[in-house]
Amino acid sequence: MTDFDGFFKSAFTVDNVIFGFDEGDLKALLIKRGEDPHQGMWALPGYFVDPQEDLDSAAVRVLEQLTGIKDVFLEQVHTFGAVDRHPFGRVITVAYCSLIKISDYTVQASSIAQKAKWHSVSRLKKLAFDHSEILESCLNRLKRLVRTRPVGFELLPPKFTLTELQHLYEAILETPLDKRNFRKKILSMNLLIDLDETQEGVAHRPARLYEFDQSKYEEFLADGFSFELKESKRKEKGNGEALSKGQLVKNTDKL
Amino acid sequence: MTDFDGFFKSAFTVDNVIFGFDEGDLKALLIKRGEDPHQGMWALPGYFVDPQEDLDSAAVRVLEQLTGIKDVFLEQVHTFGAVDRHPFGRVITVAYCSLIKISDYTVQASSIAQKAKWHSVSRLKKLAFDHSEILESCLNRLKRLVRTRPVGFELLPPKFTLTELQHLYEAILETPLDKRNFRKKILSMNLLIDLDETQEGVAHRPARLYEFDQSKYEEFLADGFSFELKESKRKEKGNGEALSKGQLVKNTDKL
DNA sequence: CTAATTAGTGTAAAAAGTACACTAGCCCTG
DNA sequence: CAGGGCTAGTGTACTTTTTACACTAATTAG
Repeated sequence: MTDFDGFFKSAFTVDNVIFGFDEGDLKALLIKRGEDPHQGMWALPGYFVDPQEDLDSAAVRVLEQLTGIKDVFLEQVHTFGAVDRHPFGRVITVAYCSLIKISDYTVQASSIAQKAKWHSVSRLKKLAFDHSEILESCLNRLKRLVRTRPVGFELLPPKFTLTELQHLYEAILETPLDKRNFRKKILSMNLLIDLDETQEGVAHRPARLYEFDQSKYEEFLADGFSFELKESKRKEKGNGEALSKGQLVKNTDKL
Repeated sequence: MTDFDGFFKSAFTVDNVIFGFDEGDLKALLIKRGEDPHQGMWALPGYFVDPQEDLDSAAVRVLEQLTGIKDVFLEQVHTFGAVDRHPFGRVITVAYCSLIKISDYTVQASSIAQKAKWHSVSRLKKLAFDHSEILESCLNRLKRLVRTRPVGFELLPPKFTLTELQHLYEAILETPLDKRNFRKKILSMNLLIDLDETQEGVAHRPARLYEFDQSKYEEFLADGFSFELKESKRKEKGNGEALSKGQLVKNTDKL
């Protein structure tokens, strides 16, 4: 080792942005910090990486310790390292992101998390540290992803209606989509299994229920398929169905 | 600060993957390390981040110190943090990537770089640390990028022919493209300025020279436009033009 | 002048994207 | 039990984009 070897007292953390979808809203799982700095503020579930721990494993461990959520697939998104982002010293943080079905998990705060709760992404206050920025960067990534892959299924309960799926896409993309074109595209991908069941207890015509075909999805990815969501190019016209715009577009897009 | 505060003696580095294009080949800029660990091995130009330095600035500084290359736009790609990736201790590294015109820069090794040299990406040996893995992840990203944005212009000299541009795309994507469709697409994007000049000193019909229209490119990005490259779906047929496949595809793909 | 070499060009058929409006089925109420 | 309210569900014609494909043009070298 040379004289100045670049090592100094510093730390790495991981921060997780966990997206879910519920009540027509895109949500993110946040904890209320029970520890300084920023005690009492809402923050992403994140914590220090141990000296003998890989980043990816740390993300998984920290998420479970703080929120009780385990067995999720976390994907690295970006690393944030502004000099003053942590008041106690030099800390760089690696942001991870995941999409989960809210109904599949019970959130249980522990460790430094006083509470753990789902928050609507569309109305978030300022978070601890630079976590607002981190969340936003994950959200942008999700928007990109959702146009490229049939990503939404991870966020819905096992059985869902096409309208729910459409609402999910609309919530993520913040744009209305055309019902008929959306259905046409989604169904043409053959990723859905029609369960031949219908909703119960709704005060209107009940919708058919579908489930996501995991094995077809894997084929889809293996084939290098992707699809794209496009917004309509047409100008607003203010009548009839004109509010429902946008298409789901599947491309054969081999690498 | 709590008792265990997560801080320990550790380090962050940045590693830069600088792509260029020359002699029909995609190249990456590497340094020969003049310092342990891995002295004498080829490596990405990377070094320690100073305690009072942002990650992005560190990437820029380190690149200049090691190779003399400055004023490049570096984009963060991924962070690598395997526990044993550095023999001297816990070091996580943030990988940055850039595309430059080789002819615009003079490479000048200094600091711990014994040499700095462009290497063909297609025939690389094992690099120091986990740098092979890092380079590969940047290459994958480049492949994705090149389908989504007219990215290649950064890699070519100011004046270039359409055939050179096509070769660049073919080199990055490792797939042949159809000449007529490629030209049609590229020209329809209106990102090229026809210089009304032709090549000189070539032993065949000289090609027209084009330059990249920077202002149109900025419009393009602002409009959220993107384009996509697709490979042909057809089966090999072994006759005539059948070798030239693939298309350049422009989409209006507003977010 | 001829051969060699790369540049440059168009079209027709197929696939995908887009806009758009009405009927069907269930519950609730009076 | 009829009618209103609500969401589900469906098809078509038009436009745009993608795709496959083969020959002529311009230059240099010999």
